[in-house]
Amino acid sequence: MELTVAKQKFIEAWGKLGSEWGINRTMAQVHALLLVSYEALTTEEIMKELSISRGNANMTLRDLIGWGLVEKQHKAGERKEYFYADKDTWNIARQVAKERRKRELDPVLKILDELSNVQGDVKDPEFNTFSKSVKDINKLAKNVDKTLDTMLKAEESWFWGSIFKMFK
Amino acid sequence: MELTVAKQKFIEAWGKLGSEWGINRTMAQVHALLLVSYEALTTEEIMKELSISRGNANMTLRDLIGWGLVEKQHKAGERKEYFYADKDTWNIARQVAKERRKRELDPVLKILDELSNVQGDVKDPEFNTFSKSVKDINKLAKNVDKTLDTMLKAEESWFWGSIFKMFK
DNA sequence: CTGAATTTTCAATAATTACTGAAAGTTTAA
DNA sequence: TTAAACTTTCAGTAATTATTGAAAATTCAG
Repeated sequence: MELTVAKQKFIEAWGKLGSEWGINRTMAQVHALLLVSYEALTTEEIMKELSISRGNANMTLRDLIGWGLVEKQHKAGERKEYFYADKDTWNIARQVAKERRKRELDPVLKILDELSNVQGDVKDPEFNTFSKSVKDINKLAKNVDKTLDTMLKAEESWFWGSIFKMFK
Repeated sequence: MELTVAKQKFIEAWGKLGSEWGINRTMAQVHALLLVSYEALTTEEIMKELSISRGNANMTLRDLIGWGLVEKQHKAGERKEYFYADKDTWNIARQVAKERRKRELDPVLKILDELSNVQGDVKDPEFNTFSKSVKDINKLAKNVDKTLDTMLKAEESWFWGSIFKMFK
């Protein structure tokens, strides 16, 4: 397979995976493109490579920067901005986990905590079912939260080392 | 807070979380409704509770059954079908992990394996960047895959027990 | 300053995804 | 059988989400 074709396949696959996990397809594709690019790219180059508009490229890049996955670079004597993606997959995974936890898990945990404290008639099976489900999900969500916390603080080798011990 | 209001909040929160993670909002809401219902519900009841159409309810329920999260029940002497959700959060988590792995992670792993084997000019930094990124992501994805595998086989207590050892 | 290069914004539009509702299909009690 | 009860399907439509492109804003070399 030729490098150009391979890159395209990678960009396509990454875009698809992203869209299945609630990440805008274009954003995932721009990220993928930068991941496999040795040099930082200009907006112009990204637009051309992925056939997207200037506006789209600009907003997508801003989002990627907001997610901590991409950074701007400036080259001496040039007006144009260049964009470069962190290539360390462990950093990428942590960054994504961190952002999604903040944006999505935290708000849900807050609501679950509230709902865990709803009082009601312990003789009412409807109340008991509600109460138990909410408390169980809350517990699970908190476990996930703690695990993410460990992951965010961990060195890659230490984290996966710990995971692997589970297999023995 | 009243039980009815609390249920609504729960359904809303679960629906939002689902939609942020690539699961159709209605599907997540129907699941949430069944999770907090003591008794199995009919299509009619679900339609009314969530203000959705018969067609939508029917397709959503079929999907939930396909995900292994809901099952049909029949009551003696009744024509209607009743729907009941497994309330065990560990089962739910495993079921979701299992399905998403099969539907999304596996296909990507297949592509990454292919792309990991792309040959090229080791003097070309573009090729090297591509190759390294793909291989690194492949490695990460495989780690995730193995972890999911363990999780799928695990008893809840054993799994979280192992996770918690990471903290000490 | 000036104005060309570049980036940003956002209303309009396109593309995608989800939902409805009525018709067709199926099941079962009598 | 028959027909009422119930379920399924899917073309049409609605709602949501993503993208464009051109105008406005910004930047900076001269």
